[in-house]
Amino acid sequence: MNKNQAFPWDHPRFRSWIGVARACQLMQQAVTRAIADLGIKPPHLDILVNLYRFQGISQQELARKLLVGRSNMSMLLPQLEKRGLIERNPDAKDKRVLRLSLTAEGRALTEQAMTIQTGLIERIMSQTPEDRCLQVAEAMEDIIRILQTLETADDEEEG
Amino acid sequence: MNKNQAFPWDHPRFRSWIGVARACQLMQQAVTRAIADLGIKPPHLDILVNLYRFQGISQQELARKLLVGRSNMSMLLPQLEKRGLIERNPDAKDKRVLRLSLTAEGRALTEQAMTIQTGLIERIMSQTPEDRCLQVAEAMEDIIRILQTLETADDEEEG
DNA sequence: TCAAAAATGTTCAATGATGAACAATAAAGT
DNA sequence: ACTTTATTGTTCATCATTGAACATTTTTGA
Repeated sequence: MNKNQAFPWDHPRFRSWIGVARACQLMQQAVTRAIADLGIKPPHLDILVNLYRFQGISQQELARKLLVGRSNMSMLLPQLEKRGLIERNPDAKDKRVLRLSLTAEGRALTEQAMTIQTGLIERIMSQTPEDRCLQVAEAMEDIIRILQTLETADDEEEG
Repeated sequence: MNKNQAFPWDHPRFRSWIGVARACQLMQQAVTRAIADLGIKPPHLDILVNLYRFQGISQQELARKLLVGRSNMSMLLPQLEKRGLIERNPDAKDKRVLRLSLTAEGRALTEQAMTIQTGLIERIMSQTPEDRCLQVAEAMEDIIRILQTLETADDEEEG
């Protein structure tokens, strides 16, 4: 009678996913504590790292990379600008867009933060051999692909 | 000269973890959309599922399972109580604690929501063979263990 | 050329999450 | 017994995030 695995938490896939979610939640909290001394939180870190990597990106593009709404960027970026960590310059061709870049100070802070973050990631994955990490990465890519098709499927339903 | 893998995003472990984080974020959004019709959001779902599984749990215990603060429960639980989904009854022995339980309505709603959630999880992991899921689960357990020791290490530093 | 549609960034109200401070109760130490 | 310490839940101010409505600008297409 228990063949149907009546409860979700008896499903192996369910338990796997719960593990992923818990790990993420704990990691988020650990990162929050680890970078608190720098005066930033995970959302700021995500922004800074992306600006470090993709200089001159627009707010829209940044929001897409971070999987958040444009309005979120409109709230956070002015804070970082006032702190002198980033700059927002109007695009030459398109008067709607603002091009984002790190200041020297912002770049220095970002490098410190990335060092901390990378150290933390290496630490939590130190028990996981490299090939296992690759397998996890592949599994996540599959999941991400499916979730993205789900997303666009929802969009089409509306239209 | 590139032997040191100067940038975080060149580290395989870093990329693996970014994948995990992205998958979680997308899944969170997908679940939000999927259960919106039921009038609840992921935080409520997490509460309801835990009450479904652990009847008579206290607010403190629930907060610990969800990895959130007590104050968060103090904000959310009264909402669910007013909607008639849960009950909060004083403990007989300890006048401080409130014992939580689902109402019949809450139980019915939770079952609907769990069906949706389980379906979504099965869907996103459908491309991942079961043994691969197990490997992911093991990797996450290792990570969770390390993060929890980190947590307690922080506590001890304070004391 | 000109009107309609789309894209970009902003504002605003609502909501979830947090940590600190607090009151009530229980447990421990003396 | 009694003082101190810990635990449980609440309140409050703060902040990140969201989605809708909006103004400006660009692109489409008739």
